[in-house]
Amino acid sequence: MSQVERPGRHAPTLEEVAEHAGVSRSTASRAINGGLRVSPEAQSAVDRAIVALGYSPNRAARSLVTRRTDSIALVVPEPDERVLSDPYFARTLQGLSAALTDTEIQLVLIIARRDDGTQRTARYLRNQHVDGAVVVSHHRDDSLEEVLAGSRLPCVFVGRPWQSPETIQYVDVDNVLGGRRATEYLVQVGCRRVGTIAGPLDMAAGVDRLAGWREALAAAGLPDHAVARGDFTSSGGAAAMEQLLREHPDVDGVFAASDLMAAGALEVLRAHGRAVPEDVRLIGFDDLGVAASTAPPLTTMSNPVVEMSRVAAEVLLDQVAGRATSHAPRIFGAEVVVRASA
Amino acid sequence: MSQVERPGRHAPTLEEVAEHAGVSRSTASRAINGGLRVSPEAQSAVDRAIVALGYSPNRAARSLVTRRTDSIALVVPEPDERVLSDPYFARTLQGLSAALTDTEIQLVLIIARRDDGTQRTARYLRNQHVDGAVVVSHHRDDSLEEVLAGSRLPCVFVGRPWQSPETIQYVDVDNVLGGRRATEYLVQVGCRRVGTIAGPLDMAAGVDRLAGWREALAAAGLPDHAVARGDFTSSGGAAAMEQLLREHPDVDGVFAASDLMAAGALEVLRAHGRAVPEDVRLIGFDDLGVAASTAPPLTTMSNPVVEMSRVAAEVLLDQVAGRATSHAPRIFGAEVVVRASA
DNA sequence: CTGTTAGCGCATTCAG
DNA sequence: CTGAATGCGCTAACAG
Repeated sequence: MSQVERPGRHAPTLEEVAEHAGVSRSTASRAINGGLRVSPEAQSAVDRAIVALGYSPNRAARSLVTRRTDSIALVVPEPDERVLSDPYFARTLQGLSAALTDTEIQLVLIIARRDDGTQRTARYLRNQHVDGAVVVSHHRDDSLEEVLAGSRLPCVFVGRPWQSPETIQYVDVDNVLGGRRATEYLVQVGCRRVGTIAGPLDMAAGVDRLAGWREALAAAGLPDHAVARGDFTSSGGAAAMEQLLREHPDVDGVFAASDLMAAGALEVLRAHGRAVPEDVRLIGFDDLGVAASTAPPLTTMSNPVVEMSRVAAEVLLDQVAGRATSHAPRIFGAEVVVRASA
Repeated sequence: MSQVERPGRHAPTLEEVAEHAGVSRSTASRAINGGLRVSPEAQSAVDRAIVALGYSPNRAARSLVTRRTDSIALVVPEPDERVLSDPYFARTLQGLSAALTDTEIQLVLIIARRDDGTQRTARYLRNQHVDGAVVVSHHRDDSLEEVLAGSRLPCVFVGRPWQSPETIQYVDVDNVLGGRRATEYLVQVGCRRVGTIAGPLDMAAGVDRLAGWREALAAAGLPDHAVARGDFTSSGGAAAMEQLLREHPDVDGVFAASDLMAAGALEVLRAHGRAVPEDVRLIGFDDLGVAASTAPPLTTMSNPVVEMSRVAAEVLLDQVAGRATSHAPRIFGAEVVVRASA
């Protein structure tokens, strides 16, 4: 009855469970790990002992012998608040968490400072501390690819790896196509002088969405000179919009590579007396909540981050388990979500 | 020179480091853990071996003997996107991460589903899997307090624990005072029919901010009937504002217990043709980014979440290390941040 | 199906 | 200051 642990007592051990169940350590161990080759009686005795004692296996001891840690890392290169407060990050967490919820696998968060932290992160990842890693918000120079390629650690990138997309498995949204579709939409609704607020060009999503914008304009025979670079933040988007208005005052449509940047741009447009969508049409990217809550709501591109990172986790778990997995990247589509801004 | 590990090789062990350095395991171990009672020669030989081999200690093995895991948990009760996408959460992460950056301590994220997850979380926390826990977004019925009280696990709450504020250590912003100051500000700038959009009343922050609002109105001799309850989300704030306008159409000031709710309320006010701040003055709570980017920007209460959670981590590390720590809660002040909305 | 045996890699007595 | 011995709690052969 009393499965209340007396305070101060140590956590119950397998030994104690076995004793309580009247079996040997090994039988108890087997009963706990799948119950293969264990008699029903032994199994239930062990099960009862576990409940009675409030037992849960010591992960350290288990790791030591299995050489697995039952934990995976989410690696986020970038120190500052930017990434963490981006809705993208929250959704990634949500997806990973969803994939892990039915497992015993823990999620370790590694926020890698750019300067000093690289070495520590590298060692940590190289030396068996986690069974695998999901990398998000990867930048060209964060050296995560080298680190992970050098190790034998299973890993999956959320977002295309910069240098080795053929050897490192990843999930991503089709950013080029997304950028193209967004821009095509602007053209289709009548824009002829279409600018873009690009994302950071040391991130794949930044360059790809920009490339998509260029593709669409080339196909439409329109000029692609009105480019300003942002950093995926709202204030970065605002600054970029200022620049765009200064250098290309006649712009009548803008594709912002993220909703956060679009939101910043929206404010600047309003401040300059440009009505959206009447004077300037604006389309964002991501549709992770902010797009719906601006005024006017932003037309944007859907980005299935939760689903994507859920898949990333599953692919990673497959790798960890040694299950054969198609090495092809998992690419998700992005659709135009029409709202008032364009 | 070549500290490049041959692929496929196992991670180097202490044994190998010792051999490479020409000392015994124990000496190598001492050299690694502080270098007490180790000759300079031995120390530097070990240091060199570590670099040469790319050694880093196996945490599982170390844990097994030290009975510490060098990891702490951030426990987030609540399944859905709400919490994760709240700027509050991002800042908490930032603060914890900052406090941990100079240590070898890892952060394990535990997103506790409300339904089934409680048991698992309880076992996990009870059985030595982490050295301590920080709890954020605690609700009255999530049973985290019982679980943690029952275990001997060091823990710190970010936000006052519901039942046992005397026995569970915590950090918090002074929510009652914050709510009062916010409301006093509204009164001071001329509001006479002041409503509030309260937070969830199963969270301490929800009830406390509401209490502060009542205090201020009582002191000013104003009625405190215009209450609508939200859930700290934007849409919840919008719904609450609708209710407020319906039940108290003459309201001329609103204290929203969070900026997200204030942002939702702002849209509803605009939709109803109420100018902010001309017709209705609006003040929020948190100032974590969203307040500055609404139109008009929100007057709000500062909330030093990053600092607070940094302190939470430090307090926790003190507990873990067995360092004596004043048991008193660490309470932070909240100041009015004046912007255009009030 | 079960119990016995042997480490996993490390920190830590305890002798020297 | 150093090294040899011990055991943390667990899983994985192996022999019954």
